[in-house]
This record gives sequence, structure tokens and C-alpha cells, in this order.
Amino acid sequence: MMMAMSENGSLRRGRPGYDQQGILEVAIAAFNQYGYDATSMGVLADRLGLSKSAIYHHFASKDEILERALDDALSALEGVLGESGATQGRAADRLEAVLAGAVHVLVEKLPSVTLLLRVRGNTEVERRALARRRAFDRAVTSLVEEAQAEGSLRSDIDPSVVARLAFGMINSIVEWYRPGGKEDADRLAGDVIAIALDGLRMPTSNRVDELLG
Amino acid sequence: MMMAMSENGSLRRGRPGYDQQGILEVAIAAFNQYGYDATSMGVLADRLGLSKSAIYHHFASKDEILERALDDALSALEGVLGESGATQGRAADRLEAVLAGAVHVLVEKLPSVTLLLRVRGNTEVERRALARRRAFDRAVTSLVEEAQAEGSLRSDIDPSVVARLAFGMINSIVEWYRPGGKEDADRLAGDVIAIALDGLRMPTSNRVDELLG
DNA sequence: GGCATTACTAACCGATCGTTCAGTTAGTAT
DNA sequence: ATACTAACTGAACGATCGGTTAGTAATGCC
Repeated sequence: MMMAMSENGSLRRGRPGYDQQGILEVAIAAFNQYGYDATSMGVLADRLGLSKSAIYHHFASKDEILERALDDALSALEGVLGESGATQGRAADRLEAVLAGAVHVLVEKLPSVTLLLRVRGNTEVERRALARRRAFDRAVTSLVEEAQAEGSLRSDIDPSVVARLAFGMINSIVEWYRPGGKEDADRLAGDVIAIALDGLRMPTSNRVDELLG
Repeated sequence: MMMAMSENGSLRRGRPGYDQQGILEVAIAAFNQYGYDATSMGVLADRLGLSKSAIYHHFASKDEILERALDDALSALEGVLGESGATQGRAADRLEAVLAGAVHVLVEKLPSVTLLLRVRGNTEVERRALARRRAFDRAVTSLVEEAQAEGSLRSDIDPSVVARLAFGMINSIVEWYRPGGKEDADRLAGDVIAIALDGLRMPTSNRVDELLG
């Protein structure tokens, strides 16, 4: 039961119960479990312990719930692109900062990012979210291109393929990572970045062979 | 329009129109575009240019369509585990064969594997498919463990995480690979395996530093 | 106590859902 | 022409869908 608090921690006026954020969190969990399309407002109401119509006091529509959730995830990911580690320095370092930042966003906002990564495109809300995702992907691809031009990233593979595969790996976290599991968030980020960057860097095998003659 | 042919190529008896396979292919495409849950039998009927009830001549239920599609994908993936490259030799080589085989299955059966990778688990059909997927994942994880024990694969990362990240990358193909695009299938498989294996092998960077003193 | 605020309800709506049923249609074989 | 085979149809069904409406309920403030 989400007891709505005012910003200074005192109890707010009005009937106790869920607030918008409380509804949103339960909705995201249900959407992730059953899929957005297969989650009816009835199922959601059951999960909340409310009537269906009570939900409409908080959100105008099912679509609006989705839009709020997706915006949360997208804003966090877009925020990674604006951080100082992603805007200054060599392209390879910036790329590493973006990948690490993305992993942290995935872990910290696992429910809403999970929902984002499963969006289909059936509604206008979904299509707008997909457009924002594509813009993010393009920014990452540009970074890969720059790092390849610097010579610090393998250039035998098309930059858009590199970006997609790297994010394919990172995004797979939402399918199996569970907070409190065997891997803590920092260890996970370290592991993911290690594999991704080792796969992306200029291969050093030739260098070893060269040195050994 | 799928003209049903008998096995020797002559026209079969009965009214011309779709056969089961023809319905299945259109259904998979619709399921992948809109999501299984958001694809109504009405939408599917529109795509087929038939009435809704015509579909039930070919399949007993929407579920049965899904089951057939998922079985197609799963059988192909499971087949990779039974190939000689995956059953003989060093573990690292077997793992590489499995990864390459999986990429080829993804590319060759892109529609049905795409559908498989998006299964939620809302129905018994879906849950059975997920169980088969988990068994596949376990087999791959075992291979990673063996390869780590051989010393040819990095062992700084938990084998189940390694397997998941590698397949996360490989499975991401379904979200962006398009036959006839920039990357042909063999090139793609090569690129994916290069990044995955470079990310998975024992790091050679230390070796370079060591040789340089 | 009355008011404002905020959360919640049951009944209802029109539309759509997956499926069934009793037929019709279009081809081949005899 | 008739029988068989296989594909297809419109109407109907019970259930569920997202959403609306006119209320009720529970709190804090004055």
C-alpha cells in the first residue's frame, strides 16, 4: 500500500491509498510479467487490490501508464549521453562511459527499461518511444565510428553492427538479471563491459604473434 | 496465395487456397509485428484475406498456431546441439560450433526464432517453450564451464553469465537483422562470432604487456 | 461540522475477443 | 452427374476489453 506523502514527509490530505507512482510501479511489474498487451486493466486492478475504475482516477488511460513508464526509462538512458564521461575525451573512452552508464541505468531502472526493450510499436505512445530509442542507438553508433577512426576499436566490422551487438549484449541483462542474485550490480557492470570491450577492441592476438616472431 | 501442392508437384484435390504452412507463415509475421497477444484472429484473417473462421479449418486454435511456430524454432536450435561439431572435440571448439550454429539458425529461421525469443509465458504452450529454451541455455552454460576448465576461455566471469551475455548478443540479431540488408548471413555470423569469441577468450592484453616487459 | 482534497466503487457502455456451427464453394476422381 | 476432398463463410456465442459515470469513502484543515 503506497501511502502518499507530501514532499516534506508529512501526511497529505485526502484518502489514504495508492498514489500515481505506486500504481505505476505495480503496472510496470504486471506489464513485464504478462506483456503490455496481455495485461488487462482488470488484471492490473486485481494486483492493486482495487477496482478497475479506481485506476482511472490516477491515470487517464492504459496508454498514459505506459507512456510514463517508458519516459522514465528513456530519460535515464538519454541522460547517460549527456554525462561528462560521455561528452569529453577520446571516443573509445566516451564509448566505454556510455556502455557502463547504460548498464547502470538498466540495473537501477530494471523494470521500466525492461518494459522499454519489449515495446512493439502498436500505438502512438510506443512508436514515439521507439523513435527515441533509435536516436539513442544512432548516437552510440556515431561514437563507435569515431572510436574506429581513432584506431582504438576494431574496424573490421561495420559500426552500426558493432553498436547493435554491444547493446544486444547489454540489453540482454533485462531478461535474466535479478537484483539480489549472484551478481551484484557493480560486478555485473564490470563483467559486461569486460566482455563487450574485449570483443570490440582491436584484436591483440596478432600483436602477440608478432612479438613472438 | 499459397497453392497447396501434393508432394510430386501436381495439383492436389480440394479447393485451392492456403494450406497450413501458408497460414502459419502469415501468422508468424503478424505475431512478430504486433506481438502474439495483440494480434487478434481478426487481424490475422485480414492479412490472409480470409474470414476469421477459415483459419479454424487449418488450426484448432490460436494457441496451436503459436505452438507449431515455436516448435519449429526450438527444434532447429536443439538440432545445433546434436551436430558433430557440437559433440566432438575440445570444449572451446564445440562452443564455437554451437554459437555459429545458433547464428545460422537465427538467420535461416528468423521469423519463428524471433517469435520464440519474445515469448512471455502466459499460456501453457508458452511455458513449455520457455522450459525447452532453458534446457538449451543450460547445455550452453555447461559448454562454457568445460571450456573454462580447459583454460581456453576466460574464467574471471561466471559461466552462466558468459553464456547469457553471448546469447544476448546473438539473440539481438532478431531485433535488427534483415535478410537482404547490408550484412549477408555468412558475414554476419562471422562478425558476431568474432566479437563474441574475442570477448570470451582469455584476454591477451596482459600477454602483450608481459612480452614488452 | 463543513469543506477541500484525494482515493475508490459498482454498474454500465460499445467494441472486440477467440471460437463454434451449419452451411457454401472450388477443385479432382470416378 | 455424383462423390469426395479441402478450403472457406456469415452469423452467432459467451467472455473480456478499455473506458465512463455518478456516486461513496477517508483523510486534513479551519
